[in-house]
Amino acid sequence: MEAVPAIPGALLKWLARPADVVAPGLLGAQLLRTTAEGSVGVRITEVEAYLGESDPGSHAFRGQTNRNKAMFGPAGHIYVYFTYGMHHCVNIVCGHAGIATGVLIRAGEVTHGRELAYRRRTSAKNDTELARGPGRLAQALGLTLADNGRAFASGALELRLPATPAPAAHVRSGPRVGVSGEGGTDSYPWRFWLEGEKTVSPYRAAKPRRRSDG
DNA sequence: CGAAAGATCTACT
DNA sequence: GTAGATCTTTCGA
Repeated sequence: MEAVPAIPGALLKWLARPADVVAPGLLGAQLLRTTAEGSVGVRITEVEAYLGESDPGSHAFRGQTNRNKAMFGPAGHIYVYFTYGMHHCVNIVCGHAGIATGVLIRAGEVTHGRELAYRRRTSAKNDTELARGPGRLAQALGLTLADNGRAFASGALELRLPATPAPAAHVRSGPRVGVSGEGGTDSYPWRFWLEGEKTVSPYRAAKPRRRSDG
């Protein structure tokens, strides 16, 4: 019986802060996912912070539900949710148990296991499209609802922080993508990305969707 | 039970 | 670059 490795203490401590503080530090970090199929790793280029129950853009805004309970857990885990009937999105849970703060990983550059990533992302025409966007990134890494609540505790899922933080001049911030009705929070720059990266998803203002009969 | 969902794909200009 | 269709889960009533 193998012992389950604990979440590295330094990483846990680093993550146990509000998401808007953690988020810019995740730029340039490596996220690695290993399954029986192999390993895929991405270098994170774009993130968004979600600040918890007081944040109207957060899934946690209306309190804890069965879906978002992973966000209410301790730092060092991922919160994976399914949306639009097709896509998975990955968040890194920050803060402390009971505080629903986390960072949505919006985009990255595939740096390891490119071949496997292409097999999972059959529609990708080039390396840039492998993990450009939160749904694509989750698919490239092979993360699904089955991985909701998974810890950075074993070789199956690892987070490696950059040796040196991204230089401030290289980090940009702005309003979040696809979050409508933010009210007074729309002026908060809770989206962070690395300037000049091809893998950063293009900004799209939140638009009301019409049903197909309309 | 009905409506909405942290987006992506494909087709067309 | 822009526009429209898409699917299943999840939540609240």
